Amino acid sequence: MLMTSSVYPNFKTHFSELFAQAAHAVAPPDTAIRIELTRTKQANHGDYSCNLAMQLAKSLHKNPRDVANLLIEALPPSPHLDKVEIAGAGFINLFLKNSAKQQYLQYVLQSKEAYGHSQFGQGKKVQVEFVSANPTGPLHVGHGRGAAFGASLANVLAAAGFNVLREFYVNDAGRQMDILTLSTWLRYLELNDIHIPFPQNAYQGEYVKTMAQLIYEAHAQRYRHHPDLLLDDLPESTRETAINTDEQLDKLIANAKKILGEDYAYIHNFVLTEQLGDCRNDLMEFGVEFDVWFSEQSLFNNGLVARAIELLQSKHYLYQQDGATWFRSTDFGDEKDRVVQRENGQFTYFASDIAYHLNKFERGFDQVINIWGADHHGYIPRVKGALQALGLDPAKLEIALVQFAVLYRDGKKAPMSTRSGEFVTLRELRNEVGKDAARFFYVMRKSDQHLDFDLDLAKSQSNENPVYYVQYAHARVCSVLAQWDGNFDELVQLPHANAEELSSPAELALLQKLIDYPDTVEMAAKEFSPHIVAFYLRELAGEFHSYYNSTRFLVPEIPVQHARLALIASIRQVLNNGLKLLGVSAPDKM
RNA sequence: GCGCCCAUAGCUCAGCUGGAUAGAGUACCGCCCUCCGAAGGCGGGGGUCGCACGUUCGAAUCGUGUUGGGCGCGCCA
Repeated sequence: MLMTSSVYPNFKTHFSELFAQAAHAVAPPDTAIRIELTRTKQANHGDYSCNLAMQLAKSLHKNPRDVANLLIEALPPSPHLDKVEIAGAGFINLFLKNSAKQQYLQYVLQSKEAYGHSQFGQGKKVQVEFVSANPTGPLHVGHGRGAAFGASLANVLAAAGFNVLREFYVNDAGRQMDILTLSTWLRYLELNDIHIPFPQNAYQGEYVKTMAQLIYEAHAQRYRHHPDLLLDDLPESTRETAINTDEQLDKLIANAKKILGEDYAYIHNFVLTEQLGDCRNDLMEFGVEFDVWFSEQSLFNNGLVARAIELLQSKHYLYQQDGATWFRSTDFGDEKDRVVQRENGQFTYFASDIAYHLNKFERGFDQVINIWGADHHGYIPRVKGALQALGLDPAKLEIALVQFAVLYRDGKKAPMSTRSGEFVTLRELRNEVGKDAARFFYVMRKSDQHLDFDLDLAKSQSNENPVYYVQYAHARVCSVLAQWDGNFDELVQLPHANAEELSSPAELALLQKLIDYPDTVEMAAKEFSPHIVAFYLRELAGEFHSYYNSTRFLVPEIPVQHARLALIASIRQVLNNGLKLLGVSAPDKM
């Protein structure tokens, strides 16, 4: 048995090579040749089509159909080809032998989970950084889309032969964490009967009170302090009216740090651990896991921020103005220069981001992929600019933008506003529609397209729901195979002998669909578009359902029966593999 | 005002490295369970691919302009 389970012929690649040879024979050596093979839409156009003749017609000063004839004459023979035809303006249409399609069943059944994997990525090291939400509250449905997209993309890249590292960047250093710490402490003080008006621009959510309660239960009054100390240096009015300016909130934070001393770090650490744990747990239940949780604070602790800034300094890309330190990002096409160190000495988020990206590049990835919300697109030029300034190649950084998701319930927009604390969390969404529907709906759309998320549709256990449609196809195959009393291992060996029984148009189309799967995964990886896999699965499920309704599988003639069972078992395998890439389960029963 | 993204069937969207008659789901209408799961299938109507020019053998796809919508233009993250 010489065959390796994950090796199977790729017809597209195979024919491309043949056409390349033919082109060299027909065209002058210096002709620019781009071999393009497409799957045809109509059966009478064959299985694959090539437009090379039309491309070459002009430079060869011949009409396309004549060029096509020359190309066909020069085309080396292929054992997989039944016939070649010229059609239309000069398309060369290729017809596969039925046996070429039929033999694919054994590749699918023997490769199992590995079917669809390819060497496209050549083992290149790729980092995918996604979600990276501030650990200052629950993930909401916007993060959910980034999570679903990032996880699916990472899976698709891995299947296409990339060496993928999944990373979450933890913003544990910034002002937002201080605000959360302060918010929690204020709620804690309330539990100790110390009341000052809760700042409007602090975190309002119930989860803050929950954390305060936990601290109170564990440490009682240990962190209780007199309100006068807290409001020191703040206007008299703040005793009666809630703070709503950034300056006053910062003052409050500074006071809290002064009063609490080392205890501040405890509360800070407590809320961080709580939120991060909650986030990790939430994502795990969503089927999203990370290899690395990268701490922003560590960039400061390890001196990386200082080093990055010094590096820019030494290359003269920094200057002082108005007491702040600026990076000359306009040198690299940005709209304006950007502050890296504020007047008050604090580094900006951008500063640690420069250090983070420097670190990413020093880790030696062939490609670094950031998945951001589309509202951050204005941030791209400065980050790429910083990389260039550091002497790094910005082309290695790919930024995939994910547009917002808008929830619809009863045909109306569900209200969402982060600040007021009125937002739908990812957890609520999962509880309402389930993990599978949420994952599938999130990646059903192109990522750079706004997503209208129909909650009622996602919840409905009916034929309208595309998730169930695909899963149902899988369950149906399982059901048939469960009623068959044969040995599955035999089935895996048999189709080679019996596959010629599969010769109806529906069966040949299904076989071709299975053959298309590895190309589909490769395309999804190349285009950073997992939605391609979702569409493919719906089409495959559709063709299967149609086949199911037209053909009986458990027929008395054993060769026919086995051939058909091998076909639907292969379909099941591909459905399973594809759903897995999207983080959706493939149930045996529903 | 400047920059980025988007506009395709009533609705939600594929298709976009230029290719053959522009597709799917949904909604609407009509059929199919003595038969492996009807959460399924079959059939039908439904289009100026926002608009206008341009590039070419060929444009939903590329370019320019224009209209309409989203987002971004902080010493926030």
